Amino acid sequence: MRRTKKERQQLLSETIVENPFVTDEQLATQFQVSVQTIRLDRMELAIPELRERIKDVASKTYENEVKSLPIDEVIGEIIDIELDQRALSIFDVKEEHVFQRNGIARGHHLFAQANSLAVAVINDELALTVHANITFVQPVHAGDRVITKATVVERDEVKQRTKIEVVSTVNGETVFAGEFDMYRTKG
Amino acid sequence: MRRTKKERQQLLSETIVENPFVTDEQLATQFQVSVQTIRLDRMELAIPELRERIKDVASKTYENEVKSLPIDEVIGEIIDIELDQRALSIFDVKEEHVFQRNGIARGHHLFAQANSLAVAVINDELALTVHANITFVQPVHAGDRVITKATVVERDEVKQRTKIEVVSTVNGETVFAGEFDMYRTKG
DNA sequence: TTGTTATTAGCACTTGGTACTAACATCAGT
DNA sequence: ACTGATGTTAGTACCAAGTGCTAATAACAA
Repeated sequence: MRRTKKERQQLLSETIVENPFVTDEQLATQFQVSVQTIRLDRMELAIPELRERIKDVASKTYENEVKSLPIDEVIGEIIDIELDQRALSIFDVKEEHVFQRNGIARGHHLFAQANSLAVAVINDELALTVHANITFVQPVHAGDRVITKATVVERDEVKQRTKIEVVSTVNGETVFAGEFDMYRTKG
Repeated sequence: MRRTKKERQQLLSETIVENPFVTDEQLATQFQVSVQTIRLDRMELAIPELRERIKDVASKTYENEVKSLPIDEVIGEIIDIELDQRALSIFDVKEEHVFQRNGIARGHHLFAQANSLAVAVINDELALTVHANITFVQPVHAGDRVITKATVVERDEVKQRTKIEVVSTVNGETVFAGEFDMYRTKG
């Protein structure tokens, strides 16, 4: 045995999770065992055959097509909202959001969270950012949990504008602040 | 013939686009023709077999998983740059960048392009956005090609600040403008 | 030595096809 | 009515990537 059965099965699981498009034959070559052994392994691990795996991936896309887009509309997770008044969202900064060089979050992610919260708080189908004045007060790092609060401070129904103040904090400290001028269709 | 060949093939295309998981046999039943006819139809229409269709759907998910997460790396393609002076980038707005509801590009994508260009133009390892004053002049839609120009307008070596003006245009018309205040380590 | 577990081999069968050949059916034009 | 083009159906051999099953062999431990 090149490896123990357990080891092989562990690696097998990982390999298939990583790349569901791999055939039993490819796996057999990779692990230097027979195709039959791979099949037995899949049985024991209750891993479906290639075609089923691919179908699963594909059908999940089809489900997600309806679900993931609306979720995507907001950067960060909204945890509280009172339309036309205030809203609160959380955004966990991960490795993929920071500059590799210095580990500091890229500005546009903080902006994205703030901006989408500003859009979300407005009780209207159409809300667009017209103007924004923003300040990056302190650098944010991977692992930080950014809590962002948007507050509607002014509403001009004639001009169809709404002014929103947004403040983002990490551990109570302000890291980002901005004033957003939003346009809306319904006054 | 229940329908003409053309009609059937038209419906066939639509059916498969709508539900790529349908087999030739199901299609044959649905259109009251033989499986062979369906196969010939697929040939003429260059529609791949079920398994290939499913694989396509599945692999697109896998591509997207890599593509959709990086709202991070370089937003837009930098086509010209003179460090500490000016830079130019192009960003093609696609379906995934706009609000489903109204087809207008979400503000943070335009901001992201402008912001990363501002970061890129600075000849320094560490460049951070401190403050930004931005205006979304006109809505941008899917299919638009946004050309963004960043120009360094002021540099304070003592305060380690650099002021950059950014203007984004679509077909020569300004759609976004901003002033970015950047911090840098090397004066 | 015997028993257990692990591995390999081989065969028949399945799905959803491809590739190819051949037989018909239908209708249009002359 | 005959010919030809087009459309449809049938049938065969073959393929990939399996399942399900039986049987042989290897490795090791008690």
